[in-house]
Amino acid sequence: MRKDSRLSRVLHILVHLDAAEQAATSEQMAQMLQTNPVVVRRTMALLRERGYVQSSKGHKGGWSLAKPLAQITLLDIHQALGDSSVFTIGLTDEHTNCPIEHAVNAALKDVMDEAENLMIKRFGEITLDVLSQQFSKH
Amino acid sequence: MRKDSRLSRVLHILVHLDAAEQAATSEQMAQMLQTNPVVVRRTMALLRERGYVQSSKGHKGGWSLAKPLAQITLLDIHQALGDSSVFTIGLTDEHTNCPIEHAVNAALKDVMDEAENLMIKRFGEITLDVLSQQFSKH
DNA sequence: CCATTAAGTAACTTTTATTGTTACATTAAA
DNA sequence: TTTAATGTAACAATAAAAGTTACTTAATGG
Repeated sequence: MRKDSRLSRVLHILVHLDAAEQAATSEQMAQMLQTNPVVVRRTMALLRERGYVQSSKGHKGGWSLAKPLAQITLLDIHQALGDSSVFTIGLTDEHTNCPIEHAVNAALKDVMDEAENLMIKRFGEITLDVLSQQFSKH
Repeated sequence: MRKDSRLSRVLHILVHLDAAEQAATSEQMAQMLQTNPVVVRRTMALLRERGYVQSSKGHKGGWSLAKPLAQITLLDIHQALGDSSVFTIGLTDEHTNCPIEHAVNAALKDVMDEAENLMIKRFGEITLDVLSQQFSKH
């Protein structure tokens, strides 16, 4: 199943940004992630909308943090990237009048909701400065 | 993100099979799921390998349960379909020597593992006869 | 004030795994 | 021996993310 690696990638960028002295360009980040500047802008734009980063155009322009890492959680970034479900398991709703399908989907949904809620809770407990400190230890 | 709806679909089939008097053909199941008989065979073959269903060729052939629903859990079926990760969130491992990437991925992996373990635990607790009873109530 | 450097963005292409399809072989029952 | 079913290989269609191109806008420095 295809994976969405935007969360992992953008977190990587944010921790680097924190360590950087000046704004980083999309071009630089793209090289770091072995991708394309436009892809970087697309993803970073979602974080800017929520006020986690800021961008400036022109000479000496680029991206920088708009908030300290200690004030951003994994959940914040996860949500900024869009709220599509985190599971590869999909429910079918082809026959909305089939009671068996209802029972099956209800059972699966219960479990998935519980697991997603746990994940969201944990993500909300982890701020990005912790990640930064973790790597500094080495 | 693309969803894998095989679990939901195949559970639907299994509960129907339990209620059925005789073997059901791939063709019939395909119509039920609005899909193709070959797709049905592909998925059902994975369950047969684990001994949850059996198939017979020729006249009056088709698929039937090889075990009572009470002896099959959601987890059994989930695992029979393959053990690919249940999350749409992917980790990048482009720079295996970047300590920041390591810290980011470790944090994400911890949380995802915890959530997946919870899901697996719950799936293991639910047998398919429960789904069958649930729908019979209505 | 103009050249350069950067982001913003729309439109399009590529990629890749699932899903769907076709075609044919095999098997079993009537 | 015909018919109805699965088994399976090979190929096509689909869809979403990721990548790319091309152009616009904006800000800085000389």
